[in-house]
Amino acid sequence: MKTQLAELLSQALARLQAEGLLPAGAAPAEPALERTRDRAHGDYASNVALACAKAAKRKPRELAEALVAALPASALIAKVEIAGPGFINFFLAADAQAAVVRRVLMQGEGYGRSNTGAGRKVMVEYVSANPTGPLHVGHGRAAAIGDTLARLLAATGWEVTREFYYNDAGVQIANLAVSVQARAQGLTPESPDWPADGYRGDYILEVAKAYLAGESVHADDREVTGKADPDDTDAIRAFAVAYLRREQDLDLKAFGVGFDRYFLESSLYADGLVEATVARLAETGHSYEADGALWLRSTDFGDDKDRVMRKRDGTFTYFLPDVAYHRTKWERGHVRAITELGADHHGSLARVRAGLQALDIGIPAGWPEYVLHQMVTVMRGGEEVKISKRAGGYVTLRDLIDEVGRDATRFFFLMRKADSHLVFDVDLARQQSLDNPVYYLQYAHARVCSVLRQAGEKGLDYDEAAGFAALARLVEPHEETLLTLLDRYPEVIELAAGSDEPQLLPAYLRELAQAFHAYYNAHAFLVDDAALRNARLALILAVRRVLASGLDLLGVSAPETM
RNA sequence: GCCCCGGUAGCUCAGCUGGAUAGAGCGUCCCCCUCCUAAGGGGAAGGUCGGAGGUUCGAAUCCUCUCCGGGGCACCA
Repeated sequence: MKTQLAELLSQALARLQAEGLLPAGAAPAEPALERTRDRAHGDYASNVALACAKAAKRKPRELAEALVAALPASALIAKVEIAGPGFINFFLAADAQAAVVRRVLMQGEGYGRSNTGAGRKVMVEYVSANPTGPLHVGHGRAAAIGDTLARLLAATGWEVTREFYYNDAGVQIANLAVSVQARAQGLTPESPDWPADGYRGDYILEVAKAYLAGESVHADDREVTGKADPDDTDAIRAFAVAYLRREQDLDLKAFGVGFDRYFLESSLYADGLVEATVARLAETGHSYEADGALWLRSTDFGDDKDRVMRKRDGTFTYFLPDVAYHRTKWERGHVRAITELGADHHGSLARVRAGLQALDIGIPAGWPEYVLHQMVTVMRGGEEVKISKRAGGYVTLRDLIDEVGRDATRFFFLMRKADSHLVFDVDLARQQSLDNPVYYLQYAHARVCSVLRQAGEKGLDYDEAAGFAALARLVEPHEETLLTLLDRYPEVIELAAGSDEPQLLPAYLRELAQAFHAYYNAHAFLVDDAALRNARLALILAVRRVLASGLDLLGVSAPETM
């Protein structure tokens, strides 16, 4: 629709240029055309007359009039108006607008999908929590954002790989091991002998007990069985990592979030990729030795200071494996890579990108894309909740899912753009009422289902062919609003997927549900006039289809009854 | 000190990447079911878009400066 209108405008511009009214080169290749916010301004508007007025040395309104006169005739357009300082407003013909209903219902689950990605590979890395404790609410936000981004990308034709990267051997893991060991030896966090930076949560005790009891846990590609020996640090470490990885997996599963692969930092060492990356950086001349350490001259690529890659003690900083890991993403053919992290990691972006540039293997400067989410504050009864009984200092994802359910948890995490701090109101998320946006949306879906059931009970079964034939009857303002919204859905998906902004989808769905509820109140659907009835049923079925599609992308269920 | 992210209605936040009179939900006030789910809808009140300059025909949006809040500036992750 939009492209067709743009084509008409381009033709008009070309005609004016041919007539000498507009200097060559003054017209944009793609004339700006956007949806109007106000229905009084038609369906689409162009500011091209305003934009070209200066170059044409004519008044914007005068130029607009010439453009409208030069516009080829089209069955799509009911009328064209010039308004304000020189906007050209297009009003679509009613049947052209209503055709979206047929498109939605004919395409079914395919409506809203596109092939923008053309099968190219994109990697989405998210959560990537270290296996040192239960997932917290920040990880939940990451999981929801990453999962929906992945779904959006798949819906726009990308071949998506989802990965969870974790450190299974570093300082944090050593700390985990000594913490579990301390518990296995009967110490408590209050004890004077408790490790200085030990993890204090109750879950450490659970891990220790399971280890001593000889339980077996399965996580990722391995099965680990606990030993009774509280002195075997290596055995404790392996067991604790597996135990917590399994727990995180169960939390993610409860949240409906999955991954194609769990990538272990240790595998980078085992496969020689860390050493290979060091060698490559030496080869390109971007590293140097100083003070007994090996440095990356990341200042060559915009970082504000050089960074240590290999410490004086011979071990690597976290950042080198990070570069090696991202290198594998590139070498595995991902032309786009999205790394979803907490905003507290933003300091690492510049140096990882610098490291990738320093490899000099053709990675584009802005690769990978980063999506950083800000903090989550959990509120209950008007007060901030900070403590989880099991985890100690933070609220776990599991706490939230258990308390408010998966649908509300996911929806609330996706409502706000990642850049904004998120206040998670537990009381609101729990409410099964209109105040709760997720119920509001689900109710709209259930309401359409209910109308269809009613129709069946009254013997007024929906006749699709009759509905399609009567689409031109959909001329009420409420109906026009819905038609426009349905038409916008593919654009919303495209924009959300292309700019890494999943929050656009909940906002759109709310608008759609709102318009549907208003329509419901204003007009009866099950009217005696069969043609009109079927046209209206076709419309609300199309609304249901888009609601179901959008909710699915959010990972939220679309119930048939509430 | 430097870097990143926020600052929009009483509260929580949108604002389609520069357009027309700045929006929604909640909260407050008024109204709407003999009718497909009132788990809904309609309306009213509520704004110096943190502030000051600048660019532009046109700025919440872009630039500069500045104030407030959060985060980051490790041979931790």
